[in-house]
Amino acid sequence: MGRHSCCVKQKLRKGLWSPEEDEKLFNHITRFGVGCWSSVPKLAGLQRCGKSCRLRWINYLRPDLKRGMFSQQEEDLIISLHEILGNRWAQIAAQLPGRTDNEIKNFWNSCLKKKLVKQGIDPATHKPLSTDDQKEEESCSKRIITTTENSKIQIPFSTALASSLNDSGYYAGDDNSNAITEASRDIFMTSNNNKPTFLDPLSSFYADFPHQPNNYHHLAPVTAVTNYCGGGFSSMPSLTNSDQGGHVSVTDQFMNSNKESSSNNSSSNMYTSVTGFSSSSPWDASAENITNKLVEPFFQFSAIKCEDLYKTSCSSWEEDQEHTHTNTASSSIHFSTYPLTSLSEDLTAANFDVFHHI
DNA sequence: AAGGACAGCAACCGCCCAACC
DNA sequence: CGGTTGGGCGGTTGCTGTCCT
Repeated sequence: MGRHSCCVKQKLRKGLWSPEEDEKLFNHITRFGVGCWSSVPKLAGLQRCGKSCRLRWINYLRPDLKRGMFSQQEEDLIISLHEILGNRWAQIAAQLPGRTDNEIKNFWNSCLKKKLVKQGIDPATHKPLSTDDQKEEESCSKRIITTTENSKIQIPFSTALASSLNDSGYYAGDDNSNAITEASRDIFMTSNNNKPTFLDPLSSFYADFPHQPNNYHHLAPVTAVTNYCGGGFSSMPSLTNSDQGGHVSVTDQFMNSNKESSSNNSSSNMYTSVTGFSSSSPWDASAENITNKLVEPFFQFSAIKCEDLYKTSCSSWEEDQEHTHTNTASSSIHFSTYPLTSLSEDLTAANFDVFHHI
């Protein structure tokens, strides 16, 4: 037998929360903030255990929760993240602002799993269920990868990444479109002495890019960059297609974001801060964090549409050659994403902290 | 209209781990 | 250094609403 439930031990209320209970908890947290959950029930006048209160707050009462259906973008992101992270719902939820791990878990179990099965994809491995399905899946994957309409394409990150990796998680040239594998996931997960220090692999990493077509290089996460990026991704241009068009610099991107939210004073304030940060190279700004980890300080954003939740940046080796001040002979390709909501009208203090703390 | 099947979702359970004593 | 406690997380349960027969 496991440990007794705290609710059973203390004969506390269980089950659905009443509106009165919600109100008590909400008022208490908004007034005093989140502190010691075990003391919340007593202080808020609730016959609940602390755990129950915490859960209710996190999954339902929190004001920053996003309600309603999952967008296609979110759906793609969840699938991509699940492919790499597995059932690590909390980590997946961390990439979807306003969504809870419970919500995503339920969505996965009730909808996405079935959807993938319908598409002939094993939801556990994200690999085709049969050889017939595999052919279809591969053609679908290639179709997505080669779509480059004005850089507004919606490519699941893992799909794009998968196109560049072989089963060992190494770059394998354009002729390989295997799904991302356990091996490549392990590379992310165990990059630091087999410790789960993998913070935010999808936000930013770089891959040593082969000078020669058959020259395989290891893919390594750049965890430090996550301090800067702090978000997930949902779209990404083809890694092999240099004709993405519409490139804008980081600064331009911030400028554009600000223009779109110029009616919001707080956003303008944020913009001022962000501009100060971004006016020089963002990598310079966080150089002390990444000096030894990131090879090149420059990258370009190919993202255009500001209403998208996330944007992904990708610079090709050629672009780096042209623009960077790299002092290393190594050529590398950078993939990076950032939460665009941080730069638009959805900007919040919490999001801003991501930038501010660099 | 009734009730059985099913889906979606809120909430609980139990384990793990870090912090604290 | 071992025990205790609180918080976090993934798995699971069970309630409720909807659909179907």
